[in-house]
Amino acid sequence: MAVTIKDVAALAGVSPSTVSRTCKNNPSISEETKERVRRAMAELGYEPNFQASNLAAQISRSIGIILPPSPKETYENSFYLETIRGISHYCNAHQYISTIVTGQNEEEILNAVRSMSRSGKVNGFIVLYSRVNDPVIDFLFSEGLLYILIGKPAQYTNHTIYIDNDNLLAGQEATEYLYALGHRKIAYLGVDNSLVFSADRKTGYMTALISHGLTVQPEYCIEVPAASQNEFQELRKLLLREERPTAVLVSDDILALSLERICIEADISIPEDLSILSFNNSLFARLTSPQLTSIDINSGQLGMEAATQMISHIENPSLPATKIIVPHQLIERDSCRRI
Amino acid sequence: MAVTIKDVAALAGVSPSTVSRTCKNNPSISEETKERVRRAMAELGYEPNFQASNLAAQISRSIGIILPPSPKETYENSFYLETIRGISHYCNAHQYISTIVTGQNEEEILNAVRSMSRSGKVNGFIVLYSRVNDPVIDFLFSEGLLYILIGKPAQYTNHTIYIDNDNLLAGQEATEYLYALGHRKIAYLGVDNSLVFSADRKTGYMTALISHGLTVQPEYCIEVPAASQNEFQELRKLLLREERPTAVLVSDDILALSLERICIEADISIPEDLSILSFNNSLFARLTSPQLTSIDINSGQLGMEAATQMISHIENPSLPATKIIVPHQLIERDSCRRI
DNA sequence: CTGAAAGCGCTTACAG
DNA sequence: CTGAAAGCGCTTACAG
Repeated sequence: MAVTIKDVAALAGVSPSTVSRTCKNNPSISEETKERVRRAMAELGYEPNFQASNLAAQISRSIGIILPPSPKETYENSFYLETIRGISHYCNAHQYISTIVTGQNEEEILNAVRSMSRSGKVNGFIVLYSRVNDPVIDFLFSEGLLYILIGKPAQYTNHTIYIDNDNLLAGQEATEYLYALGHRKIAYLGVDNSLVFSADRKTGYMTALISHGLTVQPEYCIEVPAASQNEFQELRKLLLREERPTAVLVSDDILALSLERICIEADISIPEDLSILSFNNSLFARLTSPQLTSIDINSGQLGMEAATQMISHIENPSLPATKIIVPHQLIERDSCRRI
Repeated sequence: MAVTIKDVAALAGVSPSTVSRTCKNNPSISEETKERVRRAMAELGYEPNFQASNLAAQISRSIGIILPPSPKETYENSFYLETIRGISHYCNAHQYISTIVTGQNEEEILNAVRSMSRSGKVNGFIVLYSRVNDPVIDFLFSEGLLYILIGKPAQYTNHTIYIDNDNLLAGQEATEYLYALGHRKIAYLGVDNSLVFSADRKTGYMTALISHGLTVQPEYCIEVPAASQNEFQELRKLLLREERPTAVLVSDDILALSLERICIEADISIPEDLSILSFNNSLFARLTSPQLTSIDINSGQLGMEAATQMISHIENPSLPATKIIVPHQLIERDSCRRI
């Protein structure tokens, strides 16, 4: 077996209690004793047993990460892995564990969540998406479980800890950027509006238009649910209209790729005939030709902040529900032109 | 507090031992008793405490997932998240936990691995990549830790449990496919050859050429390390040569996107002037124009099989080192033409 | 400043 | 077929 607290205690000539207290740097232990214990720990390569420590302290030091229940496509978005890396990195450094909860549908997710909380596998959940009417959130909330949202809550807002970008502002700034380049006919292309981030970016877009006295035309706001990524009829129609837009704000890089493809097919060149500005600044913004101007949302930091909040709330349950906004920045490339 | 084994025992009128045995469906307990205990468990919504159960059984029921230590780019490949989902899904269903080990460099990874195994946080590691001379593998092996490789081992092959596609065969079949379409000038474009999967696909490619009496030309085999994805000089030169290839086999879809971009810039049209066949069949194979013919490698299944193997090896350490090959399939789209 | 002891919620050899 | 008891490796009130 591995080395235990007793081995260390024996070598340092103290009791197990003293070793345990030294590990948590308890101020009631004298520096000399601590030093002696630390030497013994180093010599033996001791690390406290995770399960035993957790059981005694009545904590699990584990966090569940909930992915959206959905078809394969969604996960192609590198946002998820970047966020997960942010969470994992912070957890690794703080002696916590994080585990991914995934399933084909809400039923599976719900079962996993229920089982994980009942068995004490996990002390809280980080939810990697936010959409309206989400049964997973309803369940977490109604069971009184600790959860943190990445994205803006669609419900229980005031009681929810969440980490988000200011998507409203980002949408507004993006639109302003296009406006400043001389564009007046600006369209918005987004995924499913039940996803809060896309709805927010769109609201920012509309706010900016209105503030410049432009009218928001319904035909200029197109929604493409992830499921039907093959049907872009409405979008094609828009691009072939007499009054077609000179610029499109797109809710993410992957969708922008689809838009580019349609443009190529329709012989519309970018940025000469159409400017494109998108979100996420993933690798794909750099792989297209021309490279996309895109808004970086710092996914890794979103994850890291979420983990930070989670750990403080686990260790200090009386903390109030914090809201954290992670900054975004516009990365200029070659897909927008001045007109 | 949550409901414990004692609560269930009291309600069912048995001892805690009996409840515990019922949970594991121990055959020595009579069916009638089991039934009674099960009713009590259901009534109370009991699930065994994960930490306590693990501590008593001297197991952690947790698996570490090791991501390659590297710059951001790598993770844009949806292969990783798909594989992680496969692992997680299986773990969720089998009362195991999986946690991601990540770091900026090998040093960080090694520290995390060391800490996790010493503290008993984790019973084994699944390594999501395989490259030559990997210090992480060296460490795992020399410490005698349980690990499973996704990909073909570059060392300790005979002692390693691994899950892989038959990348050699896949590379060969892909080349055969192009050959059958009439192509004779076929190039190979791959990432860093120290990554085993890419080297294997290339070997398959060469094998196929040779079997048809074609010579393998060094200028036709181009290697683009991930770090320098902006420098495609060699590739550009190849595409502009008199004797330029009519088809390129590419080690993954993301790299194929770059190739497409270069072709657009060089006014080479696909598939008229150049056929492209790539690997992974990610979403991006469908987002390009034309859509890419690509070889699906079933990443989710790779993960699932890895988790399956891991759990059986944890629960039965005397099992021999299994090797599992997950099938691939070629998905025909529009990027290859007959000449 | 330090230690002995009880307890966290299970599992499992042992006894019957 | 079932139970009492010891033990997994820690933590932490309590006592000194």
